[in-house]
Amino acid sequence: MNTRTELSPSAQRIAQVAQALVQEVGYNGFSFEHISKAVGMRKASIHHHFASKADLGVAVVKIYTQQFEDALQTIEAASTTAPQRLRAYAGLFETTYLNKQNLCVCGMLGAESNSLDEAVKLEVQRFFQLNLDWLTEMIAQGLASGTLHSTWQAPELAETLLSMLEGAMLVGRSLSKPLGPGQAGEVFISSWVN
Amino acid sequence: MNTRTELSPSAQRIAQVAQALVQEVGYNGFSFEHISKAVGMRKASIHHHFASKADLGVAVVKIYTQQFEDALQTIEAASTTAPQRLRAYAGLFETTYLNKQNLCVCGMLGAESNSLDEAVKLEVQRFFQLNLDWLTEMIAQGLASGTLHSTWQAPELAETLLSMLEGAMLVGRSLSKPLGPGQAGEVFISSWVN
DNA sequence: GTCTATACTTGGATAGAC
DNA sequence: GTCTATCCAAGTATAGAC
Repeated sequence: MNTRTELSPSAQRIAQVAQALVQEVGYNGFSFEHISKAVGMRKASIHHHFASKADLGVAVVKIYTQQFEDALQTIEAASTTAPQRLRAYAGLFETTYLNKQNLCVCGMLGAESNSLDEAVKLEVQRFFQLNLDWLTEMIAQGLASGTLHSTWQAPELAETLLSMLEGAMLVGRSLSKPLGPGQAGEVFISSWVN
Repeated sequence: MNTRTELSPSAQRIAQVAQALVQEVGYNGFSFEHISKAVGMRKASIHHHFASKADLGVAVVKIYTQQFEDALQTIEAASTTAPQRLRAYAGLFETTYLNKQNLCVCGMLGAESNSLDEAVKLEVQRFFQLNLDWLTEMIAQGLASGTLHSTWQAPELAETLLSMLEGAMLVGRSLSKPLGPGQAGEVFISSWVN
């Protein structure tokens, strides 16, 4: 059941624009008016597709999470060792970041967490849990098979890596020559390879 | 020249409340009305002390940065080795985080960077540069004196560490049992001690 | 320095025609 | 599905009395 295919073409465009706005200025930083201008539709029409801003927010995160799940599957299919997979994972964030220094949708919403409607907040939590579960499994496999070495356990390494990737995007916005999540991730990951 | 002592008592209270609100809900998440209720003063009175929201934002970041500079000096005075100092540095973030899972003021504003007035944005940049410069110096000393070991250079390690601390606070808001910046920092720092 | 009152704008949302 | 028109609340900001 893919969220994207359930939405009409117009709804998809609206959600796409909303996602970009979340990544650029945050949930509290955009309005229906911004979306209206970007998609060339009146505010009332936006409301026809998404009754409330919270509904739109939920849709954005659901689509984003779905895309991430797809990407994780692609990574698993394309590579076999933990180091390869973790670097490809960091690459997902790097790709996002290279596009106008965009933040991760859920990095931004996670920061704004306390001012979000409960339904949106829950979707953000789901995104993070999903990522942590996947990372933990990949890292655990690497530690077990000997492609990774650390005195720490997989869950701690997973959360630390995810935190660093999210943080690198955020910090990078205020630096003239930021490392970016790809490089920052490499600094961390390389310490447990070999 | 301390920013705090230049402000009247009322202005200080306003800035204090504004800082807490930035850390809780972000710059775009609070209004003069919220501050008004918290300090028991009318909106017009807030404007008397800070003509615009941007002025208030700038003041908040300046005070916060000043407090951070003081804390860094305290750390240098209280400890001598790089590992000790880095752990104390991570402790600053942990302390903030333990108070209602508050974010770093500049972590939040860094995320919202694209919707901030230029003056506020510049202060946020200054905060990060100041932190990176200090971290880089401490790490460089540790690498030179042999209390730290890494194949990476001090600037990369500094930015990666800062990113991780900021990210851990952000990600932690969406988890039921987050590591927090203190633990996450330890996972990273410990890999270059000994 | 603080207040009341008020402008002016924007934001989220709805009604009803086409 | 999209539009115009409109409502109401909230947000930033200012004028002027006390």
